[in-house]
Amino acid sequence: MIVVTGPTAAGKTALGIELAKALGGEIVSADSMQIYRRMDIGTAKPTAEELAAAPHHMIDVADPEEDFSCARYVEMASRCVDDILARGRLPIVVGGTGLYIDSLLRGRTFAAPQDAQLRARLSAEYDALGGEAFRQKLAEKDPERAAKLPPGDKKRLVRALEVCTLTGRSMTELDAEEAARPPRYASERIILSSASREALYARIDRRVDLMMQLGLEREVRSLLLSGVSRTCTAMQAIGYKELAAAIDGETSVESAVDGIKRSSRRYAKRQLTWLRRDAQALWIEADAGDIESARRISTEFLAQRGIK
RNA sequence: GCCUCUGUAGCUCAGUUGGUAGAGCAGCGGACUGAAAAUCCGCGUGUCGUUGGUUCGAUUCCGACCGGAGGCA
Repeated sequence: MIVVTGPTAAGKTALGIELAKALGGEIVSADSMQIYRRMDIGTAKPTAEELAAAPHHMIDVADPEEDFSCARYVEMASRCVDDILARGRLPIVVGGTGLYIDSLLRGRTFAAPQDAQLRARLSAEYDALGGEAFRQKLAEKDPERAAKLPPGDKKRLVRALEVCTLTGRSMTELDAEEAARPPRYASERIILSSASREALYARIDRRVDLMMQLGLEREVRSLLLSGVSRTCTAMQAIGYKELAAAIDGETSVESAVDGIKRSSRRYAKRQLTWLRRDAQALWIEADAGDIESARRISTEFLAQRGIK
């Protein structure tokens, strides 16, 4: 299968659709926020026309209040991929959530389901003990993992201890087993980036302004009005958390917009850090928005690899 | 034209009683295993406006010049 990824605002959606049309493919979204219904503008979800241009999967598959997870993504998305392959079509994974893509390709199995109660207990324990003491506690059960994590990384420390408690085995052990298994899907990966950081950032700024014009504030307000809590995962999305704060009167809308741009830039930077370690992928540094040449470079690259 | 204030990091500013400088924001690099648009770790990136002088040594003191703000005409 094909993967189209890259930092936010690089043009992945458009390139994915071009490739789907050219190669008879179907798009499997790999975006941790486009899975939520009613979050359209801020997640830059494909428009109605774009959705009509090629079959799309893994978009609008959860409600904003729902707890989603990487594990659920892998489960659902691999079913989509298998189905597409069974019909003799080409799956094209398009999205910017690196963990989802890696996990899907690898067919990662996850050790133990989340346990909300246990997690709440461990989280409280972390707060009470402090990071260093909590890490010591993890070190008794999984010294390697504890050594790798800084005391401040509460989320991962809690999860590591959660896995030990639930499975009786250490994350280090489980990871080793995972790494020994071959990947589930072979793929050609295309990373769509930008000619320069500056150009990418300018594109991000423009896109945020456009989202505001399209009514992002209204979208966030209507989510809040319908009872979606500001604390749920979906509301941590860039654009939503900042505007929710403005709607609640904590900041002005203007400073929320500045915050959205800043968060998006940092997000793009983190995505690039994640993507840089994929040495086999085709990097396309197109001028922001030059989808036509990105399409040409991609199809040539894929043709060389026997995908037409 | 004259007078006063001002010029230090991308921005806003601190500071050095003379020993080449540091905060916030912005930025950069990295990690990433069931929240990942999340979470975490690390890094000052500098012709201290220019140019002379004094000095062992000037970003700091003095002069001139250039830019900015205000005042008086």
